[in-house]
Amino acid sequence: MEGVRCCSSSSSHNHPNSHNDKNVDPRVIHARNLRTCPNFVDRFFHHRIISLYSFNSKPEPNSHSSYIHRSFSLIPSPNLVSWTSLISSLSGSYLSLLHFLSMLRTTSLLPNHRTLASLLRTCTSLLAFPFGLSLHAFSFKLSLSEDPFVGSSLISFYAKQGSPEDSLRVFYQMSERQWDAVCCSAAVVALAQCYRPDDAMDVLVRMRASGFKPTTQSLSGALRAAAGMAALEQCRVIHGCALVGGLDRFAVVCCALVNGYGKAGAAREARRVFDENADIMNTGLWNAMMSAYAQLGEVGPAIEIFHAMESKGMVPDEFSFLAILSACANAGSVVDTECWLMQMRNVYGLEPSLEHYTCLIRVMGYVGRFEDAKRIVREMQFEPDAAIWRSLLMACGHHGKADMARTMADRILALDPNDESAYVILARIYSCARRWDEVAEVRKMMRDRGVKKEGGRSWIEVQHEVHVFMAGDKMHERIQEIYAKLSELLGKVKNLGHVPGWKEASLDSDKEIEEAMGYHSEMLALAFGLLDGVTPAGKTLRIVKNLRICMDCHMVFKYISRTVQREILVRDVNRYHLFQDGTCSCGDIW
DNA sequence: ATAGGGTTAG
Repeated sequence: MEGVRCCSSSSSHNHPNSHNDKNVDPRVIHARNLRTCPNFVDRFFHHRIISLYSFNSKPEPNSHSSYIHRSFSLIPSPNLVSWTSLISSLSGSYLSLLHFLSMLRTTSLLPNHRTLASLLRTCTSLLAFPFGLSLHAFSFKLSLSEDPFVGSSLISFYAKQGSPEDSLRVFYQMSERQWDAVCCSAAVVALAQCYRPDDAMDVLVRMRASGFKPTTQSLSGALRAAAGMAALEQCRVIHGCALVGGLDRFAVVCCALVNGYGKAGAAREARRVFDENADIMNTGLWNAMMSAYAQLGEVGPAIEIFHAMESKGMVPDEFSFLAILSACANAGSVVDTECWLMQMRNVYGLEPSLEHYTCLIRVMGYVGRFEDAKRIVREMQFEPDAAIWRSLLMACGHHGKADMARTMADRILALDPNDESAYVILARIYSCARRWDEVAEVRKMMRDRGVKKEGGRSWIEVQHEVHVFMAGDKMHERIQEIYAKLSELLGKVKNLGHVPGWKEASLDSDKEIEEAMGYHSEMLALAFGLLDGVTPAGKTLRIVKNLRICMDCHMVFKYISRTVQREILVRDVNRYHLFQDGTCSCGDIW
């Protein structure tokens, strides 16, 4: 019986990155078990055989469901464990839900916490939201809704549905002594996935305060959250946790670390983690390193990693190509982007997806080849999505094509009339062209349709704390000093000859436009970072913004990087800007 | 004996 037990239990927690029995064909083990213990075919035996063929133990849904069904049908009188075993082995497939329904119909059994957890997991992966909601109600009726098994799967279920509030409600409705490492990890991951990085970090802190050791899942979730904030110091702290907890060699953690350092613009540190773990043959890890370079527009190193990957016998997947393509696109090289896209299909036999085409269309727009971009959109076999039109819309902005911009914005709005970015970018393009009537028209459209503009927000991380600033913020505890610093900085910039352009009038009222420059959130974050004692002299400032950085702020940042002799890294919604001694790495097109 | 949480792109 050892063979079955060994295979059905998860071994990944003891041995990072080992594949153990997971790659052994379950049929071999099944046959071995039948041979070695032919007399031992009771209910237990079948339960183990079922879990042996479990869908979960396979990287992709397998074709072993017939073995599972046969083993189940051999059980003389299936009890709740038999059913749960069947349901969980088929988790991720509709069959699992169907068997649950037939259990309810043909027996008087009620599900327990494990049954419900499996079912909820299935609903999560199938996006079967109504079914999941009724399972939540059912768990409540059975007084199981606060069980950690049910709770953890409910937390992920609601996260997948995009309702982090519901995830949090489930988490906090469980009493704290019901918490375990798994449901805390689920909450961290859920919040990170729903773009609520600060809440995710909170939960991680509470988890550690409650005495739970970090897990690979909670660390990778927290790293994902830190990556979302480009919080370099947080990444370092979590990296430390991983080292102390002995989790730093797990592929998922390495992958999340490389991604986190990469998103924080710290390519060197990402590379260090990668180099230390390059013996891990995990495509995700290698892809993460490539996309770290891609985001910084460093094509050379990205391609180098790609070739190293191949020489190790690893097979590049669609993510690898997405990384390479976005590296080429960010570097503005049409030829390379085309070449890699062609290779992807013709040499590697991978069919490019919409995202791959987006890279090509983006770079075409970037260099102003609009006709070619439109031809590609027409000829590809995908329906263009908002991201395609948005990248062309922004390209119209760079090349001053206000009329074409209108068409592109209309395309976005046809897909989603509430897409605020379309209105905002279009209005900006019109105001650059000084076509004020049309600016007013866009504003009116926005008002009439009740479209809300997302407020600009910027983050800066100092001393392991993330400070958030809103446009025109007055909330920060050192706000007086910040505004004083700001006027000092702007005074210096003026002396250098900078004239505020107001070219990019936003959709705010005119009075706000006058004030806007000094009060944009990234300016507040920058001024805060430059206050005495906040960051050591010479330290690179890292600011993250939820929108695109405006032209004025961009100009002012260039001047300030020179006057204060500091590197300033701004990650806006599109790309990185590294300001150094009066220049920006984006070459003033973004 | 049956169980819940995972990285890479945009």
